[in-house]
Amino acid sequence: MKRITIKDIAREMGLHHSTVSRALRSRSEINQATREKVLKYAALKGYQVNRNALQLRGSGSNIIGVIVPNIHHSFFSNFVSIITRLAFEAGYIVAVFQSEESVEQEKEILKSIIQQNIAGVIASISMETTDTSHFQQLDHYKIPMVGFDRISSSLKTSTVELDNLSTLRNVVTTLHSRGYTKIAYLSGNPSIHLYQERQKGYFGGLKAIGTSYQKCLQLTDKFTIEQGYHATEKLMEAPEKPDALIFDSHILACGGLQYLKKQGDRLLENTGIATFGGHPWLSISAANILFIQQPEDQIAKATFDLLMENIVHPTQVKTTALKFQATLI
Amino acid sequence: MKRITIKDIAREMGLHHSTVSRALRSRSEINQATREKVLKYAALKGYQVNRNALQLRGSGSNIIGVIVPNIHHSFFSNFVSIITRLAFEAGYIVAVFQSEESVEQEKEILKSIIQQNIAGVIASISMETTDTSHFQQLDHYKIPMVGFDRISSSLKTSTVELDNLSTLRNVVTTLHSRGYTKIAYLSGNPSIHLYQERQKGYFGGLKAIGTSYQKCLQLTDKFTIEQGYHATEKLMEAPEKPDALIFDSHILACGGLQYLKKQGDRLLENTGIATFGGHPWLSISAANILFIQQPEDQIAKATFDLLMENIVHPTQVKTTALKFQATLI
DNA sequence: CAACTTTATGCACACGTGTGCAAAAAATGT
DNA sequence: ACATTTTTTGCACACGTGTGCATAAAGTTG
Repeated sequence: MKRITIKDIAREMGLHHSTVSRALRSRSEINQATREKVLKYAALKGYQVNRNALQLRGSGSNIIGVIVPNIHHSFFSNFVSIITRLAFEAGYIVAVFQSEESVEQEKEILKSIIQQNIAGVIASISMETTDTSHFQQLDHYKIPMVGFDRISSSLKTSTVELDNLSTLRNVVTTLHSRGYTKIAYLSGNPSIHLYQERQKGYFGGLKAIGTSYQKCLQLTDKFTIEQGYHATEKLMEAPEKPDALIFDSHILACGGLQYLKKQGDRLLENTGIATFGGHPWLSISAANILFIQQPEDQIAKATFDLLMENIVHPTQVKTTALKFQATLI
Repeated sequence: MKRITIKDIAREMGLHHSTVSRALRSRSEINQATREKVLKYAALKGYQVNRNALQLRGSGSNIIGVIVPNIHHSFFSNFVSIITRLAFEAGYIVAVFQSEESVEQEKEILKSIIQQNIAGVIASISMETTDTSHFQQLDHYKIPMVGFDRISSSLKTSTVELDNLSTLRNVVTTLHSRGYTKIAYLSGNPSIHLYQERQKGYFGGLKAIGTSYQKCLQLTDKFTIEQGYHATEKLMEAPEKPDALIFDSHILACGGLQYLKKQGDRLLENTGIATFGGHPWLSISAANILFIQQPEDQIAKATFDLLMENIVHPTQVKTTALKFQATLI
């Protein structure tokens, strides 16, 4: 059976398709009696509008593109989940794209986004991305974009992120107040703004507590459990080993804790741990963990609202930059 | 700046748009010289095809819809991640929909899917869904669908799932071989085929090891950590308490382990634990856990391949039902 | 009841693309 | 050089929808 169209209804009811269109859309300009008849008949036949025709004609698209490195990461999956819910409530659907930390993939994604006539984009850029010029195609097609989490100063879009600097600063001082003095940090690639800020915060925190010990490992590849394991191993076997570890991701933390557990000797219990994400899974571990909790709901909501603002009012391109505070628990 | 179209190129090159179209698509029927000229000019101008026009005209859609209860669950996020990757490689993009375990939401999603002219659907139905008739609209619009994980026998689509019966059976016998005799099971709503099968497997396993002890708690709501906590509490405070627990989800397991850890008295170490998912997060815990690992890659790949088969050859509607074996580690 | 105003419907077009068909151009054969 | 075949291009239409404009119908006023 073929799809039922506005023209089918028109023919079967002895009307013109424009009349049917008006009956379904406008509420003036149309006889109330025929309107109701059409609505009834359309409902009966299970008519559903063809969005492709709508979009082709010029009504905006209702697809929002979300670009994340990979959706199989609880921070991003949670984020996408919330965005998807908000979008659906607002009458939009969400197309997910995974850059897999590759610029080439990112370029392909943008091509696809343009071909699909996507209404707006929410993106967290890949680790590999230093040149962000491919995102600027969006400008040309007037597709609004909001960056979140992994943002770049070279892109002058609205952005939403954690206040990474002050967060790391607080983590260090909090660990210090719990009695730890040799605080090491497993971080990411400083070419990414986010990690750069966090590292600044880390060093700022160390300065604030007045310690000379510092150990910041910069992992430039994609985070894996193995990486966390080996990086922790490396840190703990160094001449002056730390008594507390800060992980930039629960994935790294997982590897790190595996190492500590394996070493035995109450190393797991006696080492201070702080990590982004991972709560509540890690809370079962014997370790005493300081969780750095991002307000993911707020971040997602703010990101979505900013994008909507840009979609609905495409004229004023005020680029807002929002920062949220993390909670340490 | 407006979007550049095939007509723009035609006008600017003094050709007819149909010629440009042929230059971009077909490789016969066109002078190679003009073809190259057009390709070059199109590349220069950054021409991107308008998929809405394509779809309207009748070329199939390139959007695949994936319906899951919620994407913020590692099993589903991993699944969607793999599907998204496979789809993108095949030239498709993925739209994600979350039923949130609600039939009403599911109905809205199907409406949206039909309006969008989606090429095919991959779905895991919601817990609330007993009547699956809303999925049958898809038949009417000739939109192929493949069910996975949460499937229903009333839907005669192709399906991909774990061999749940034999898996649970194996879990029970494995726990028994490790010395546990009083094996309890925290399961889901038996109105869902998946959980029904697992429960059959559980009882089958008990029978095989020849024990009379049986304790199967059926949780009908959405799984939460709190639920896992309280259900475990309830089980462990029962007159004849179990010495091993099987969890149907790592979310329940997390709550359960939290309870066991809190009780102290080496309860965590001495209780046998088996759970779906959650590896490797839970592996840091002191508990000795038997992980029930689904071959998610294979499941996703098989699901995607089946859908593709149905999209490419819409005529033969052979409904395949695939089952995969879990690994216990 | 005629003249005018309001309301309701039909007509035609546009959006961007691909394709069957016809016409034009080029190539081939005699 | 002309007839025939092949290649290349142009034309027109379709896909489903909404809207400006014209026309028809209905309602209002004097």
